[in-house]
Amino acid sequence: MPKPVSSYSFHKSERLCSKKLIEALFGGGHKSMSAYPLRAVFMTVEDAVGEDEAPVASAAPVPSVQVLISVSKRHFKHAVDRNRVKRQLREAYRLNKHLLLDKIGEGSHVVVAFIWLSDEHFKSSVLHAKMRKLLLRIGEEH
RNA sequence: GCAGUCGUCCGGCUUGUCGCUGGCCUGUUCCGCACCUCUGGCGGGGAACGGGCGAGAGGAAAGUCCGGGCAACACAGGACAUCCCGCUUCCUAACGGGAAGAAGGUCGUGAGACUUAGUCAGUGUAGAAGAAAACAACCGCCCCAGCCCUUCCCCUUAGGAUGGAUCGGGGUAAGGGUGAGAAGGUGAGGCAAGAGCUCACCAGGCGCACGGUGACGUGCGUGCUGUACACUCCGGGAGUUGAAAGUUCGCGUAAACCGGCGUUAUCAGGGCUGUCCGUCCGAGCCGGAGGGUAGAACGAUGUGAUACGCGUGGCAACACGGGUCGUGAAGCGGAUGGUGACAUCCGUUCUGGAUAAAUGACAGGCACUCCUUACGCUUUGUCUUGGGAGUACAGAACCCGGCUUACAGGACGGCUGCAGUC
RNA sequence: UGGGCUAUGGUGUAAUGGUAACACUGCAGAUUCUGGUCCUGCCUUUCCUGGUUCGAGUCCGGGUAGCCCAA
Repeated sequence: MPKPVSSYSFHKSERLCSKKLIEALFGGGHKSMSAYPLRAVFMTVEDAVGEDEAPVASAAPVPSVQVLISVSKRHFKHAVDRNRVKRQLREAYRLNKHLLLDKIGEGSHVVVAFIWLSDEHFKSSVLHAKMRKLLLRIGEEH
């Protein structure tokens, strides 16, 4: 089911949109770690293939990692600045996600939320390094 | 040339690699359906993963300050309340918007900028200061009468004259240190003392005539005249909510439990905001505790770019309108009303736009602005080459018209001031 | 995104358009042998900026910051 590692695409299905999953992630049972200016909150979910997924299993395979990116209005007042940071983070994840995908086994997937902590902008090269560090650690601990 | 002012417009371009959103075309695999037929063929549909093509933020997308479209509130209406607007004319679907204009004030040498307002009929209020905030009273001034005193006339009394004190009656919008404001201001006459009481000039109001569509202006007449605010009055206008509106599909408890009101009625409750009336709906409604769901679609985004000349507006930059040719591209095209969002109808077709929220990330080049130790010179420059730094304000969330606020840099035209040359 | 509200000493709150008030805290002084209590005094550009007004914390524009509500 996992796609080839060489793909750098980032589809809608890889984004975390389900309200239930988001509430479960922040409600409890999560682990977190931070590499300033980032903080990652993540959780492993067992795939419920057995019961209700069976009739439509062929329709929508769930990717092994789903990601949420959050930049609070408290850190950047203007929408332009928030969009800038989100785009940087999205690119950082997109180009480095294979580091995590290689570590995920069959039958479960990982839900991650990246939360921005700083009040200032960073260079993209710095963010790429931090993202790589976080993804490797998540791969070890999930 | 420098500085300024008003108006209008623009607000980066490009290459490479990797991506995002949705559209069209297409390939592979899988799914289920219909038909012909029977290990298959074929048609349209769905899902996953690919390929190709072209598209994808603003002048303010922002603030949410006005106005409109759109949607819901079953549906007529009336009275009162409440709220908004307020120089004139025009533009406009509408507006607290715009254009032109009139009167006053402030700032600027100037071009210009900013700003004010219906009423003057009525009612109320005006801290502190001040005699008093317009009713009156007080100090002061003046007149009249009484009584007392002084001096003079007189032989004396009485009486008369002059001056003073006091009490009583009256006249006093001049004067009384204040104050934003003191009976419109200044001057003269007049008076017992004073006063638009009278006169001249000035400011304003009212009436008439003339000019102007009008705000107003000019002339004549008229003694009509304190300031500010609120209420009142006059004219015009406003139903409320706000796309998380609303419509549809799906999932799920539950025709469950407790309390109150009501059940064909002078009737609980509800309905276009507040109150009242009227009218309509009406068999359920309100509260409590506990529980279920919290997904999807529609609403919702299409109406071209460029070039050319034409018309209208403008001094112009430019804007708007409909038209034509060529090129690229192709789902919209036409009619009526509207600037437009939109509404109605016809034909043809299914269309760009997300929803934890796309329109990008990284690297290079160009352009522009600023800085500069360096380089070059028939030219010594606001020059050339090189190096460095910077490139604003800011991101659609139903749509449209305005306003306000933010903004690196640039373009065009009108006008003003200063300096210089002829 | 769409609605709505607030801003006053360090903190919590008052204030008809007319001298910005009260309580607590802090600091200084006085009292005491010393400390506390008590007493006296001090600490404010009423968020910023224009306007209306003789006069604005209050009324009216425009900004800034913070908060609340609506699946």
